[in-house]
Amino acid sequence: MLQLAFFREQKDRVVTGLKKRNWADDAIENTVNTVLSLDDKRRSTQTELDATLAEGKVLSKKIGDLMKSGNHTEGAALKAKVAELKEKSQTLETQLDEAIKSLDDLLLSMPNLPHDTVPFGKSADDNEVWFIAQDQLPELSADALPHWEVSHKYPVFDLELGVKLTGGGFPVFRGKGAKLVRALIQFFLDEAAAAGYEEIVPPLMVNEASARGTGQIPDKEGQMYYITADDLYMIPTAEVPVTNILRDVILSEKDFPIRYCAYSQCFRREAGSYGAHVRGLNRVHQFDKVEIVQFTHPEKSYEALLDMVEHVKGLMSKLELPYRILKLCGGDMGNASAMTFDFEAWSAAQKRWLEVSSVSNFETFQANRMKCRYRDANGKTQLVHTLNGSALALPRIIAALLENNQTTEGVRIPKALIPYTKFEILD
RNA sequence: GGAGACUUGUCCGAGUGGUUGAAGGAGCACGCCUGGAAAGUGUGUAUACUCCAAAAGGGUAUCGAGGGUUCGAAUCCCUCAGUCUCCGCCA
Repeated sequence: MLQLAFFREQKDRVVTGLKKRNWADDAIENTVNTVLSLDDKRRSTQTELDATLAEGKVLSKKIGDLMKSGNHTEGAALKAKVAELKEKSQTLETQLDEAIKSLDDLLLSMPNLPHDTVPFGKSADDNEVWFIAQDQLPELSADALPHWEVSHKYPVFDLELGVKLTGGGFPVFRGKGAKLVRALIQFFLDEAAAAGYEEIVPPLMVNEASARGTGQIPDKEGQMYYITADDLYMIPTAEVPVTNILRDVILSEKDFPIRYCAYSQCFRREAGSYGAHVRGLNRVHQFDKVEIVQFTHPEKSYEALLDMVEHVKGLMSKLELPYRILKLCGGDMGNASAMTFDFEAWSAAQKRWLEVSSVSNFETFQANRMKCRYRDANGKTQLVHTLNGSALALPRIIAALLENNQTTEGVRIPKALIPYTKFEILD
């Protein structure tokens, strides 16, 4: 959620940011003006309400004194006056609540402002290719199989079985495929631990406050599985529970940096997805992911972002996967992000780039929703910056491994993973 | 799931209708004391919104959450959530 102070003190920044989000000029002007006028309304109402309540408090005390000294006539007269004030304050309170609600709704529905260096653009086509790991992409022979066919040849995952047990998009990993899943998780967690991230095992369901804190609600409500009986959401990523660990917490500067990592299964409804791009493991409803999360001092967050990007680069190269990094344009970034780098692995048989990681700096956007703050040198509370990244999401990594590493004997396991899989060839 | 007890500030803990944002203690911060430390001692120690150009200083709200009764609620009533104990069920 954008800070109100931005609208009051840095209006230009808001306007530029929303332009980068491809908002129309008149929509921007409209929204900014609405925010400012709602804020004015809120403040003036608050002032009037406070004064009314203060007057009532003084009179109530007086009534008490009068009653004690036996002066019931005057006391009764004052009661009538207080009743009047009460009616007035109730009206004002309703108005105040309405103003706050409208303001909150508006602010909650607004995206974060992209960083100055984020490129303008409308869609994924406008993303900037920021880094390419290899000059040459690997060429497979003409009869190379897409991963879902590799998985028919060797037992890795079974989608039909998932349909039987649950429905489409719930793969069942088995045999060496299941071991590969477990190996990747273990490998990613070990790497994160070595980089100084504290490991968390989070709940897989969260309450509404948590979903709101990281920005899933109200923006991406339809993306989450929702348990109506208990009013809980299945997490779409460990980011949600892990970031909310510090919801409503005031840190001190010496607590920085805070690094958490977590393995979790992730649940996404992916409503409306269809076609060849969702075949096999390209897009599923339940998948495994190791997430890294950082809370930083506002001045250090971009340093931390690059640090996280380096961490993910290390994972990709240890997995020996060809990849590139995109710096997302304003039109393709998630609502909550101020800057996002997407990692894409080359899937050689599909001849496609598959997104395997997204590393973002949210600046104060999530912290403002969550009220995650720190006390600065002057003792003032300030919002922290939050960041997170996938390190990494498994299904597309497995897809790329199956396709890129297929041989006549089976699928070659990258060297760094062998200690975890305890086999060199998946066959 | 059933029955009961409970939920106050960083923590412990007082407080059953009227200057209670909240006694007392601990912790923490700064100072005094000390050769240094401990002990002792002094001061300070919530958050949000708001008024003021700003500072200083005001105001309002907050005693699990929300609502109600009352001139006035941490204190009374209702709803919800959570914690603990016993019973039931269970990996």
